[in-house]
Amino acid sequence: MFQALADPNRRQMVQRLCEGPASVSELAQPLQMTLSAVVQHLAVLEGAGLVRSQKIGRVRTCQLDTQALRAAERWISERRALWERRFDRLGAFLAEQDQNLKEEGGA
Amino acid sequence: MFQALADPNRRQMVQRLCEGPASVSELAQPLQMTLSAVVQHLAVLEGAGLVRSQKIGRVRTCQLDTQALRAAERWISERRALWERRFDRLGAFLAEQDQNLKEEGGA
DNA sequence: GCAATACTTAAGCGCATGCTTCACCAACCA
DNA sequence: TGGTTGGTGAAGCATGCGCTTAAGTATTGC
Repeated sequence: MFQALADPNRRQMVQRLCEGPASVSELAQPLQMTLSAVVQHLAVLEGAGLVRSQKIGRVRTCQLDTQALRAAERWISERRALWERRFDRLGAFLAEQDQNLKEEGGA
Repeated sequence: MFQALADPNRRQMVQRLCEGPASVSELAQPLQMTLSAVVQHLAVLEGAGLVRSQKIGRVRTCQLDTQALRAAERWISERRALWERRFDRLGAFLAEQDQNLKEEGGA
């Protein structure tokens, strides 16, 4: 999943697919590489569940599947929240300590 | 950034760091690999801006930096939103078409 | 039917990655 | 002071990844 998004060319393909479905050659057009290479990238994206595709006649049409994107987003946001919550608690703790010091100073 | 999160061992290190700062050997402990390897992974995470660390005495303490996580999260959610908006418009369009058909049928 | 189109598949190549070992240094502590 | 702990750096190796070429297959249009 993250592996699939790690490559800039694949991210560009995802970017393109955000704007709507595309055939393999449409995906290949802005990229400076063989159709073969594009197909291989596509296989990785499909493997990661990021893209679905179906072949009609001789043209394969691809589109984004947001399920996997959602999963990745969740993974990140969970971890970020976890850490930030900890950070907040630390802040609260420090503030409390600070308060205690002041009170001791006052007494 | 995604590259850095692509490796499961590095994700595990991030996971560990969510629960608070840790030394290099603490990070290494649950992983079945040399300290050397862990340091190398750490370098990647630091390179991606995911982790900051400082050395006090002979122990290096690492902690998460959520800035990069936030950036990754934003990248994903922007793309997801883009695609889902498109999807909604398509839904609206189809519904409208459907409505038009009904009206024509009624007229 | 024949050529062009739109992929598909397999083989191979070079470079990046992930890991190990080994040697080393800097703190800590008994 | 000398051994142990915690980390660093370089070298080397195996594997995986991204890409290309080349040959093949299935549709489509004339």
